[in-house]
Amino acid sequence: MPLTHDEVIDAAVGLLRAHGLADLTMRRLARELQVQPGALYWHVDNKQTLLIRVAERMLADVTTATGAEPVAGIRHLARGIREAVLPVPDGSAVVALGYALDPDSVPAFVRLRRLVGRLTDTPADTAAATDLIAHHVLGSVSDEQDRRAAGLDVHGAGAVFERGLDLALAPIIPATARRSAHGN
Amino acid sequence: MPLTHDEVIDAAVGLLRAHGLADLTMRRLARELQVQPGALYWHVDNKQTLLIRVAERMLADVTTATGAEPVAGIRHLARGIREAVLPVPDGSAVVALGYALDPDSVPAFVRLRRLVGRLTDTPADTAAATDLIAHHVLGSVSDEQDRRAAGLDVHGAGAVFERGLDLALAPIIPATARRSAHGN
DNA sequence: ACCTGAACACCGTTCAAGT
DNA sequence: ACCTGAACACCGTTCAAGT
Repeated sequence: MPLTHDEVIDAAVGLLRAHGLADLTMRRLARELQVQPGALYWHVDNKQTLLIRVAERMLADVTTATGAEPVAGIRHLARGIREAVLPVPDGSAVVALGYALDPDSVPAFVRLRRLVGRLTDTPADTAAATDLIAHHVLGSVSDEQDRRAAGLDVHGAGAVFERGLDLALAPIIPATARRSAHGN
Repeated sequence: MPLTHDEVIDAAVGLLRAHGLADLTMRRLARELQVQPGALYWHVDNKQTLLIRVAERMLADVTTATGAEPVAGIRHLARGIREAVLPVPDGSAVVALGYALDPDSVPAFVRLRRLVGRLTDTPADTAAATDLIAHHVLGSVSDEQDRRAAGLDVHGAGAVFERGLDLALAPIIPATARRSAHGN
């Protein structure tokens, strides 16, 4: 039975989870799948596009709180993305690349943009607010992963993440929801 | 005359400016300096710490608007960092690594934190607001650089940056300055 | 003190040739 | 259609030995 595209991506995600980006090499991936390195290029254009598919796969299981009010939905999604990316070494770098090159390829970010759109007045505001939240999530996860990889202290990172999320949400939270914003 | 640490860093910045991270290799750097690759390890521990020094050097000339009111000072610094990093391919990735591993090693970020501190009430708020602004700057520059490298459209990136900066500043701008916040 | 020479264990990508 | 074998042009890092 021949190798499939999905098996290649799954194995790549596994390698990233287990060892980080430095060990996610085309040669190592080929060894894992018991084929020659060149065989991968039948299923994948090159390493860059492989990484974009890996980013999609990493966030494929992030859920949306159905029927939720937008602010709570945004918080839920932001936390879901953080929790999906945090345990994968260098996951934030891979997802950030995917977000930059093709923001619409990752459903979780598409849903985030849609929710933000319900709180903003113009497309430009929607884009700016979505970007701010995405950069906060990916930036704080990146900081935490880089510090962890360097053996530095990461305690309190969760609280810092929540505070930053509050700040990023503040300008788009409707006045009526200002009081009970935290903790939902 | 023997090679100095500073010459190594300068050459590394030059290589990054000219060709990006993929071409900033220890071997290429050695060739540029007309020494053998091993010689670099007398002046630098390894490639990671070299990159942190490169990040410092990249932002060394970002100025602070002296005697300015905090909000205007923060805008000035954020724009200065963006303008210093944007023309250097993959500069945002290098600076983000430096910010994560040693936020105090880059004076521009130390000054940013100090200015933010004048608008926030607790150390936790200062840290969260500084991180949010830093992640916005580095995240939006990273998006723009990644898109440019992939040959995608980047027009309007400057306006998106300014809108995001407004949003990131909104929750810490004093009520007295709310009206005339934009454009200073 | 500072560097060379040479090695070690790797990379991503291409492509003729095989099945 | 899918993969092998082999090559090409590279990597980061170490370290004895030289000056």
